[in-house]
Amino acid sequence: MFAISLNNHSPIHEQVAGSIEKLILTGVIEPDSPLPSVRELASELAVNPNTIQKAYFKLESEGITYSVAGKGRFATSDVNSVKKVKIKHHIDNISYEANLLSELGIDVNGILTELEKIR
Amino acid sequence: MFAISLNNHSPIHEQVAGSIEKLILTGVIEPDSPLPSVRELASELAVNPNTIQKAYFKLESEGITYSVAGKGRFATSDVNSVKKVKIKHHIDNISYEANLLSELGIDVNGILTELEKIR
Amino acid sequence: MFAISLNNHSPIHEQVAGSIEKLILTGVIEPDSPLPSVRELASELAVNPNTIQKAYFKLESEGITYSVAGKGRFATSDVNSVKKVKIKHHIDNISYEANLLSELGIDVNGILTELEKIR
Amino acid sequence: MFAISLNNHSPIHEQVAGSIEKLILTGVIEPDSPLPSVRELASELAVNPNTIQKAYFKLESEGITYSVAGKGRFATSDVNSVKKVKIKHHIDNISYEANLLSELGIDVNGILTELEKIR
DNA sequence: GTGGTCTAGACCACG
DNA sequence: GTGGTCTAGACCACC
Repeated sequence: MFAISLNNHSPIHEQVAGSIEKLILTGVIEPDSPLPSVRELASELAVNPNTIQKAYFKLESEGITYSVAGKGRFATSDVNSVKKVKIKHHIDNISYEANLLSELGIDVNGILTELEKIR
Repeated sequence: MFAISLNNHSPIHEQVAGSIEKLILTGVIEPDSPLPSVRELASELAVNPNTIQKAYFKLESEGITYSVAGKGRFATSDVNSVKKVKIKHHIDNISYEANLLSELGIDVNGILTELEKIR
Repeated sequence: MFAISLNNHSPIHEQVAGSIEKLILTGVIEPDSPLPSVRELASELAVNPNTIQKAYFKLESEGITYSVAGKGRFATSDVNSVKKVKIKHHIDNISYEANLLSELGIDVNGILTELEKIR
Repeated sequence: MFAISLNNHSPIHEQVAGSIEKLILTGVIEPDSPLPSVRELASELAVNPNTIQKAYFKLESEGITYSVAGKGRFATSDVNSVKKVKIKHHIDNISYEANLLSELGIDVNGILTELEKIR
């Protein structure tokens, strides 16, 4: 499904959450389709089930997945609203980096007008 | 000189290093001019001297400052070469974020061509 | 008859019990009229028969339904006394939430006097 | 500071989070003042440190607290914006319960107009 | 000392 | 079987 790296500074649960989030937002995992169970994914990635649960919790608090006790965990049916939030986030990041560039004396007006087109 | 924020997830030594770096790269602190001593800056910011040490160590390892035994610590004389590295770093970051946007289905060609102009 | 939602944190047996309860209390299902059998309702809603059993058990313990051996399960003949209990329950809930609001510094006297009129 | 109940159906970490949240939103714990450390509170309440951390995580994700590695955990400096969210939540709950009452044939217009005054 | 991450177990409610 | 909660430990970065 995807791989995690242990010699990476970002915690495992973030790596897992990020990977699954990407699969859902890009449509590889379809809306309302089931995700691997906590135990299943834990054994596949050879990590502790608690670590997977922490990853799934983060996704759930962001509205990307939902869980049904005794049934399993599923991708959100409303991918688009989540996507919008994510897009805004990345645009903000670019805008932030562009500001740092401008502090270093670089002209970033071109970038900023491009961002406005997207926003 | 500058302020640090505790209600921020980035470690204090990174905030200190970042602030001093900015002052040097933007020319507020001039090349070859002396920096405040560890003890001085630590008491001014009301943080642990070890934290300042760590910040200065990072700046030195990046070539932004240099130290002279018995004299103190100074801003690099070659600001420009450091600046170039920094600019490249921010451009890479924007490029990275733009890729994430494009994974979400956003057209980022405008941004990328703007980046090419700068690079 | 009614629908259940899986993308909901409340257990299915509670959703089923709640839906049937509402149908009975609002008179859509008339007093002493028969309810669908466990197997029938389970297949209609595509859930496990055990889940329906649990829902019916809860309704019976609350006096909303009664069962006759060999005949089936029926809506209570005395809807009104059940209704009063439910009304009291909701008023208590509102009163509880109003208290929380008042703890946050909101004036809820208007709401409380309205509740007294109903009670 | 406060007590938790083990023979309660709500999980311990929710009880802890709820109690602390209340203390902060009502001003008993002042903005930017330190909260008990994970280990300290865990031993005081005789529960596992992980359980306390889960409670603190919830508060942090809701913007009610913030943490500084190596320094401790603090109440948010902006209590009001959190408070507004909470107030809206309770008003929504009352509105929801009022709808259930109206489904049972009770006139709830008085309550709803009172809610409008607050909103 | 602090918070953050992770492991290896256990027990519960739900279906 | 599933997710949710909890315990009892360990190790790390930060200050």
